[in-house]
Amino acid sequence: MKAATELHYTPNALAQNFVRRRSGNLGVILPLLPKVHLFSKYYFAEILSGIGQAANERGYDLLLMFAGADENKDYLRLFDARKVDALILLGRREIPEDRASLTALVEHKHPFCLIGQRFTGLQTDTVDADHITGSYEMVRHLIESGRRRIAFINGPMEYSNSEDRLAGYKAALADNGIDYDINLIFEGNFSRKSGYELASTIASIHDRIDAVFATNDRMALGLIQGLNEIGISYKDLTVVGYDNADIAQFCNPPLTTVEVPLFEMGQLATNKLLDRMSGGLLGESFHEKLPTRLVVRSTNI
Amino acid sequence: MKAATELHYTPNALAQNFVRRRSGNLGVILPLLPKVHLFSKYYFAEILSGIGQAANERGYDLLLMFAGADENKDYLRLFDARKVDALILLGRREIPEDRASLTALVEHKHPFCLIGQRFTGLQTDTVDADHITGSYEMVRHLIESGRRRIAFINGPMEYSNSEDRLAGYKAALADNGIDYDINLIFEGNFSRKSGYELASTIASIHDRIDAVFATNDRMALGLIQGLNEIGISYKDLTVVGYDNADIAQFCNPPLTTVEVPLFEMGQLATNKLLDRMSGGLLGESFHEKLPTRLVVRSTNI
DNA sequence: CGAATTAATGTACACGCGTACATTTTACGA
DNA sequence: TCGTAAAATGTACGCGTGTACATTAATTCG
Repeated sequence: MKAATELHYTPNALAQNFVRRRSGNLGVILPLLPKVHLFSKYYFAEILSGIGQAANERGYDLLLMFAGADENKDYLRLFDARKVDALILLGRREIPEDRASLTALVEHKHPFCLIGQRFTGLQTDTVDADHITGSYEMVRHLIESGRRRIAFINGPMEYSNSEDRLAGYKAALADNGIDYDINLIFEGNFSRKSGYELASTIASIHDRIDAVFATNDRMALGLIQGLNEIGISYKDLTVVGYDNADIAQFCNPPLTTVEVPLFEMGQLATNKLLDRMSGGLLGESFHEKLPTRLVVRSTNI
Repeated sequence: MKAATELHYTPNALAQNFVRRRSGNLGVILPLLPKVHLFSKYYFAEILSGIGQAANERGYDLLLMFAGADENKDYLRLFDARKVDALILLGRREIPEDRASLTALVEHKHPFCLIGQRFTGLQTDTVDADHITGSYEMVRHLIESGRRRIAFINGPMEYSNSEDRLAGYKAALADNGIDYDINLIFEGNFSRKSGYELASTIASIHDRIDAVFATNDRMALGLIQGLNEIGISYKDLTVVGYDNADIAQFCNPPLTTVEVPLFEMGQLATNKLLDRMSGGLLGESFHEKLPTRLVVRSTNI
């Protein structure tokens, strides 16, 4: 050992990993970021930080990959080529390609974990926030502050998050004796623009609603801007969001929203995944749901 | 080849890299993200996307690392252990630790590239945006629209970007026959809070200035909010920012700012770095500066 | 003090690929 | 048809580590 330090010997990680038959890498799949408006970019930054911190603590390196067009479903290759020992996938959706590639991973029993998405029927590890409760509490908050007719701008149903938030919305209405009205349900694509474009529709039913619950902050902001241009101030119609993105606190008005523990989600996914790997892949797949937190900023009159 | 495909043979990347004596990994060093308020998080997301795209095209994988406390200066280890073939470093500053670790890299002739930071005296590859011109044009724009007494809120001087933006500011003043006044120069730390806290100071010289140029959008927004609480509306005092972060367009008022081609910076750094590596490490070190773009939103009266 | 047990040290080999070189087959012109 | 060059195929070895096993040294206990 003394000689080793004197000679500045550093083990060759390549050779180590080769003979150990493991890469020491935890793969992280991101959607192609440049065009991403679906999530706020800070969504990924936070989750990645959580993953990075946990992985580092356990001696794993992070191999970052963007789910491009080419290797779309070739997650299997990553394992076959021993490039990664496990995989964490972000931003997956309920579309045939994603489902197919994940099914293949399950069949080959490769360890991986989904963050923020659920595929029913697939035995996969998942980590998510409890969006049902998050949505429920937001709606309850609105109701408790006197609103009863609450429009709902959801994201694409390809995301299980959207299902969850709708479920929470419905449950809160039901628990407060308010009828669910399909005519108050709208769909955006999580972009600011989609919120903006719904402004005219919302304006047309303005007199029949007390509030609008947009399922992310960007859509909420777009809507507020669109309504503003039409002449409907935030003082006339409450709009709330979801995510507690950084823009939520700087905008005008500061947005009432739901905080999601993104950093912790990344951390938890990593730890659970690596735990189970060192434990010999035993045990059931896990489905963690972290609590959200209502952030009341200005659900004003 | 036919047999290979029939048997679903996939080369073992570990063995390949081992015998080739290269990892196939491009290391990317990020500052610890969770506590980062210095840059907007979208700064890193954009640059990372650019790096990822370019690296992928050339068959390199991205090894993501967060510059924690422990392995702070152990970038050398990454090369000795053959974990990376080259390194891209983000968010470095002019502090002894950073300078020391970079000096070591230079001495060992390891290929690496800095993005957004310059270390004078060190022969390193760098990619940055042309902040001198970016700052110059912003100030010229302010002057052309009638302002002459322009306060300047800079970031920490540990960042070469801060030097550059100050240089651009000074040059624009000089070219328009306006005296540089040290009393109009302030320093924040790129956080919204630091802008907010400067509000009272700015307010005290309110009658002696026509505009405030904050060198990032977050400080500008914090300042606007702080001024607002004091009773100084954005209609009374123009505030402009820098970066064109996404918050810049949603805030009230929409912020006049300077766009920085972050994605392209990541792309360029990667390509230049890998180019030179495949070319046998020949040639001088490169210092690329990409153009910025003035984004006029509401430099109102 | 010697045998038995335990610890320390030494040795050989395999991991799966690239590469250099040897061998065989094919192609081509005389 | 034969000889030579070119192409295809085959063979052996090394990359730097972990690991299993063999050997040697140190320790323990009767």
